[in-house]
Amino acid sequence: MGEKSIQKRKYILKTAREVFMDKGFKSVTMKDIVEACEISRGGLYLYFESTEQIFLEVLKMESEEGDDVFSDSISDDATAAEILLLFLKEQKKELLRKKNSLTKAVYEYFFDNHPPRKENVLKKEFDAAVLIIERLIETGVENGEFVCEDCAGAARNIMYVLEGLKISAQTIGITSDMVDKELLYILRSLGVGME
Amino acid sequence: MGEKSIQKRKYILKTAREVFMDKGFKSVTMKDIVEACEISRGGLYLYFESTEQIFLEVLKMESEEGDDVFSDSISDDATAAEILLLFLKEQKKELLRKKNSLTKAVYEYFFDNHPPRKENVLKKEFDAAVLIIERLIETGVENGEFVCEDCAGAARNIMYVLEGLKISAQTIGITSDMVDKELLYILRSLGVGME
Amino acid sequence: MGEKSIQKRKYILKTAREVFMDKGFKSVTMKDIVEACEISRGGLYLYFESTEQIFLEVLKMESEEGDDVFSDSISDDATAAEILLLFLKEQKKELLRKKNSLTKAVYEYFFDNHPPRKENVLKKEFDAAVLIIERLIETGVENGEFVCEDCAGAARNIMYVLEGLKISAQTIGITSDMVDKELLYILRSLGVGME
Amino acid sequence: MGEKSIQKRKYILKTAREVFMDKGFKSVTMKDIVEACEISRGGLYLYFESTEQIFLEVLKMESEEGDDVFSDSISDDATAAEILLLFLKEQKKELLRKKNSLTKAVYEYFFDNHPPRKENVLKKEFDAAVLIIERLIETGVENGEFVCEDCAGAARNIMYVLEGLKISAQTIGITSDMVDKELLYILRSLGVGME
DNA sequence: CATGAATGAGAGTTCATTCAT
DNA sequence: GATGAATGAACTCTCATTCAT
Repeated sequence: MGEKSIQKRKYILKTAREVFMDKGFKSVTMKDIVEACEISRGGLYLYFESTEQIFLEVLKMESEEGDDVFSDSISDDATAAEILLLFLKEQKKELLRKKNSLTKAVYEYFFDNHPPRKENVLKKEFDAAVLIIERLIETGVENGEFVCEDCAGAARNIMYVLEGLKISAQTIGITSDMVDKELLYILRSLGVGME
Repeated sequence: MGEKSIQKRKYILKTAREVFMDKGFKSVTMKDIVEACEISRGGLYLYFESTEQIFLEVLKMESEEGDDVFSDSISDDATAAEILLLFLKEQKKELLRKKNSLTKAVYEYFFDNHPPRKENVLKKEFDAAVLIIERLIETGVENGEFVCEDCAGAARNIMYVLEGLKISAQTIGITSDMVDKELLYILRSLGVGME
Repeated sequence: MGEKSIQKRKYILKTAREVFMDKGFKSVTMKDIVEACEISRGGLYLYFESTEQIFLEVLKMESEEGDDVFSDSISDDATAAEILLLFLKEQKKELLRKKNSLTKAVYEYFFDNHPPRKENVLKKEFDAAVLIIERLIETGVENGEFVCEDCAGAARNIMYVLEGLKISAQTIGITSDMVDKELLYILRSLGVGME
Repeated sequence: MGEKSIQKRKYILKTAREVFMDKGFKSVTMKDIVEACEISRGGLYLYFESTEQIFLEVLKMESEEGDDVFSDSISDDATAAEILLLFLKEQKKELLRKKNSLTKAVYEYFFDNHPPRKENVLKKEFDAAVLIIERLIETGVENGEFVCEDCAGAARNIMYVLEGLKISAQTIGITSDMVDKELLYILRSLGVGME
């Protein structure tokens, strides 16, 4: 497969991504993707053989282009609290974004496909995030920014709350204010005043 | 509709419930339900006209038969902490229950169907639960069982963590120990020692 | 499946039979049969799930309705030579019948599907025919109608020649005269004069 | 067409031959051949325009490279019986060869394509073989090796039996012993003792 | 009420064939 | 000459939905 094909692959993945964002995972058919891409029925099969394969590659692409919140645009002398705040704000933006998110599709996919723990991308990302937050809190505690007896516990708590907010956003609906309240609650728990 | 028909409706709903627990919402077809119920194709249409209608009625039935944790089997002189613990244990049992739960189906359904806030069953249940927990914590604070500055915030935090655990159970997988850790973290936040 | 369905099954099998006679086995699609039967696409699948299944049932029907040459229309006092002649004439009629024969389809099917010996319908029929002819020749020998040192060998020889004629009819083409010549040769080998 | 192209044509035909031996005629697609040859889709069309054309050229190549049993490796002073035996052995080898034979493909092709008699390759070969065997038998009779009243009939009988054995080998299955029995029967009919 | 046969729309998939490079 | 991406026709199969009985 030449240079040209690689471009087309990417084009298909990007277009399919839109479709998944719009319709989730289960409802998406090869036909949907064919039509969104404006290519021929058989054409799609030259590149991919199922919506599942396409979806997994979309996810891979997603994580490769990685929106690494923690490394992007953070000044070197930022405090732990500042970094955590930035992270939470990023998460808020993401979870309020109704249309521009793969969240629904990801959940739908993983509802029916439980890869063995070790290979579960979602789990890996979750664990990685917990670890990072834990380190961050520890740093904050050392600097006197945070108060916290169980940093690992606090980190996990934060992640589960975020998961809860994410799923709530997709099901019962959620507003900016509601998210703010939760995030403030979390920060206060860490002893951060809201002055 | 005679008595007989009402019985049959219930029978169909109960049987369909099993199907939804097994396959979620989106993948369930009228055919699946017809086969599970061992009735005729046309027969099902006499009672229901779509999987959506069936699913919504299953949910209604569910909440009517309401497993009201807070009222069932609680001695009148139970302490707030005891009641909260009971509730959390109940939630744990539910979210570890792989096969016997409508969780997946509910999420799948609400991903695509955002009824206006006021009518969203999920939201109502969520809010109701928050309220009850809030009261419970307040009572606990008055009794000196809990320490808590923002009871409403704590209640919401608990519910979001539970949501986070629920969705995690369905996607990345979760063990009994992992749930325990989170619940303990919550209780400690309320100043409950684990003696 | 009620009485009605059984009729329809038969109707489909009969119609499909025509299709197989016309196109052999491999080229026949479910669509061909659907169109020949003038039923709906899905309708056919209510009764059969593949052309293979249909074909095998056509064959079964065929052998059940058995054109039992040896039992039909044979007077009780017929001589062995008469019966053999009748049989050969029947075979001749069959193998000259260009359009009205499943021969091609049968060969095509068995080219790709070698069931274990024991279950091979073709083999069973072949062996049965050999046996019957063998008996017939033995009787003829006893009656002084035939001369033959190796009745079993002669019987097999006859069947293989018939097979050879059948396949030749379908490939290189064959005329009535050509068949006659072979049959006469066989009869002469058995010492039957052609007066 | 240059030298190079001629080589490539031959290469394609040889490779396609393998494919036909493996899958018969009808099931073989241009794609199959393209893949077996490891050339490009378009490339194949530069040389051939259909599987039919390819198949016919394979057959032509086959008969040109002619496995002339009667001329190969026969000492000049071989008796008629020896030559006939050699021929029959050759045929036996061929028809027991499951995988390395075009038999199935040839039959499949000629089932659907009855070229006018005069051009039918199969027929020509059949008739030629009959003639040669007839001559052989005549020679044998003159030499006192064979006893036979109708040499032409005997020759045709042999060829039809061989056809019968060939098709049986492809459909109901046949063993070395079974072939031997038939060949012996034929030879005995010619008055050849098996000493 | 209940049945289940029948229909037809629609999704999946494979290939023959073409054509720009 | 040679390539292989692209197209579109043709098939397979599954269901939601209807309707005569």
